[in-house]
Amino acid sequence: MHIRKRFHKLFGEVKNVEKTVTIKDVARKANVSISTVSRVLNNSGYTSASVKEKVNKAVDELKFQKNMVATAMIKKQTSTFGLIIPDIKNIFYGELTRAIEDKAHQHGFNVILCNTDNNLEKEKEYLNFLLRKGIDGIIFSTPEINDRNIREVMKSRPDLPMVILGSKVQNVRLDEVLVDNFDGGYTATEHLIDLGHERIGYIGGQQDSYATLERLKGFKAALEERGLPLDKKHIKLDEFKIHSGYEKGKEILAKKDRPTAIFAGNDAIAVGVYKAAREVGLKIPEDLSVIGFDDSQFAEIVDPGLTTIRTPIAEMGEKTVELAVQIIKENKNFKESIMFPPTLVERASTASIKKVH
Amino acid sequence: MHIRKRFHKLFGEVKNVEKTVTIKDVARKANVSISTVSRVLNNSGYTSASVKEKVNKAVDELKFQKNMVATAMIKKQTSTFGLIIPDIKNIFYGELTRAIEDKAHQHGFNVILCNTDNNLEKEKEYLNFLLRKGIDGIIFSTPEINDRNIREVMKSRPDLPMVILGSKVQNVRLDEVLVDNFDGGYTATEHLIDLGHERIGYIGGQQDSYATLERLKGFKAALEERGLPLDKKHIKLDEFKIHSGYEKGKEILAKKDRPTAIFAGNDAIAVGVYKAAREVGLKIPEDLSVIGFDDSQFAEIVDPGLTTIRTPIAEMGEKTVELAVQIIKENKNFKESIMFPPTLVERASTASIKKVH
DNA sequence: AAACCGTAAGTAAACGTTTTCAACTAAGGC
DNA sequence: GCCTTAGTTGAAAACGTTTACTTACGGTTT
Repeated sequence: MHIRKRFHKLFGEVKNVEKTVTIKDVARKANVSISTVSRVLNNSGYTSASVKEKVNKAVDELKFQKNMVATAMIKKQTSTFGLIIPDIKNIFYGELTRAIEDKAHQHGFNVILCNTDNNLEKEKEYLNFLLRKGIDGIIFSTPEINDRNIREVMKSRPDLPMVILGSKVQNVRLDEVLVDNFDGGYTATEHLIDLGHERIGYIGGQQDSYATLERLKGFKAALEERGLPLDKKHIKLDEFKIHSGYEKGKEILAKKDRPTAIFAGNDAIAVGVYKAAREVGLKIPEDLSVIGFDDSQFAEIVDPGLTTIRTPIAEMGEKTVELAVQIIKENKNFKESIMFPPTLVERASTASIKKVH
Repeated sequence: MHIRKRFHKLFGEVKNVEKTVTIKDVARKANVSISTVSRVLNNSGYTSASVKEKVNKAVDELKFQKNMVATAMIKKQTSTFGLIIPDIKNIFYGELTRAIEDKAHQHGFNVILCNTDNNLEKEKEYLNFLLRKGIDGIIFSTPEINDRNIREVMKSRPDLPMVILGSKVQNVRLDEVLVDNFDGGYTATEHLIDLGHERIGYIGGQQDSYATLERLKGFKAALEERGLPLDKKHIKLDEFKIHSGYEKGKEILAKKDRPTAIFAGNDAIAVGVYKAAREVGLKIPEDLSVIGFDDSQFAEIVDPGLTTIRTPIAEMGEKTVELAVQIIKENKNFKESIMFPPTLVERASTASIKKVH
């Protein structure tokens, strides 16, 4: 001790070798065996009060922190989830990720973020990494309806907790949490019909996306139920992006018998439609009603405020994590499908057709 | 082998015990020692071509994947970064995080996401976790100018690669990558002055944020240089959020001698100002010019398009990771400060003062 | 008094790699 | 023919924990 001080004084900044303190150091200091230390640390097994105290004192004095890598090695648990999404820049995934990370943190898990851009090769790379790192579970939030990687992982690691968020994957039975996309599509369309619109367009995302398809089904069902014709040229699928809404919006709105209302597959697409409408000289909602999906931050920012179908993003993210945690703790897979109801949020982008004199 | 097949046939779905295949299995199959397997896996040391082949064959056949936890245990490297940000929901951090994660992935690193909400206690929790998990480096992107946690980590783990992104921390010498906030503030203000504005407001973020302060300095410097008076009641600091822009915007715009232009501390604040202006009945840019900061997605979405100071978010994120990787690989800390230049992006939210009536 | 039990604590194996060390071979130089 | 050396491999230790097993002790129960 004394010597060390002198040493420091003499050389000033000594190269800080600073051996990380391990359970062995604690054991030595507390004058017990390492198994005893481990026992009080995890309070498992029998430990006397006196020993407990000694050990805790040593822990405090040495500022000992358990090395989780070593723990992971033997327990085969890393308290880490992998989160696989297309792109965190996308505001929808931002909100989702935040909810997931928060809930995971509450349960003592960290999350490793993976952006795949819907690229299956990239997804596979990430998956390999995650698996080799011994993550405790994977949360998929990929729109892709036909993800062979997921099936592969299920085969090679049938034990690994996985839950799918916001989508379904074909031929796969897994825990999943979803919005009722059909219902959302139906509600959105019904809302427009109730306002008197008869020519309604739909601009959706990727055509191999579960959400796109289900929302479209809801759209069609509503039209049919109300006896309105389905005009295929007013239905466009592209991507869940602003740009797509803009491009497809312009296409649709350029036509002579343009729709008087557009159901956008999500809020980003709706934002693109706003831009297209502006360019074509159409006023929202007077000349064109627009309804979105998700109720993301975009919906409030835009002027006029976007009427949209609210997806309970945060709730879904939280539920997903809770499911994953439960699967881990109870060590069994429920293969549940949890469906959240969407709700209509009326702002200022939809109006009665009557306004169009 | 035969027996096993029978077994499977008899019982169909046998409980899949599926011992994960280890280097030992490979060694047994290839008829060599585990050290040899390790050598060909990492191709280190001497290995004959024939043995190499045998081992690789065994690896393929068994579909062996190295367990990274075990590797981490002995190498003390996890190929993982911790990323500490206030909130991934915030679109700015979404863009930043994407760039960081991409670059990290390119270099073979994963990133653990941590949302702190600028809460130092929460940050500390995350830090503890990360440290115990043996992450290879930490990227901080917290606005807080006075982060005691960072200082603490530097003390306890002087060897740990850390870089600060987008901010500076008092009394700390660390690698950092920044935008030139002063220059950005100056440029924004100058732009407004050039358009003929003489009464200009500033709505900034947290007052203990480096960005807020520097941008304000630039603002003041520009005013002074051009001989314009500084009106304190037109300067408001709150948070880098839409809501703050709205609230403070309303306060400022309610006044009789309201400014004819507002420099918003970031794009989110600008969006709030838009809303405030709308409520007060001011048209942008005819009645009020607004300039933002960041050039995030918001800037394009909003109508009219937001003139703003572009922060090269992606480039900064990438550079940060490259710096971190370099520090790890070369095992030395550069303590560099890398400054990126911001640029003015003109859209439609700023106009010459002459346009007013 | 023998057998049993609950409590307490230590010894050593285990987790799956990497790496040091030692052992051995074959080839080349003298 | 001996020494050196480069090439090749295996045994075993190490990384920092957890845990199964063992030992020990004092007190009950029979």
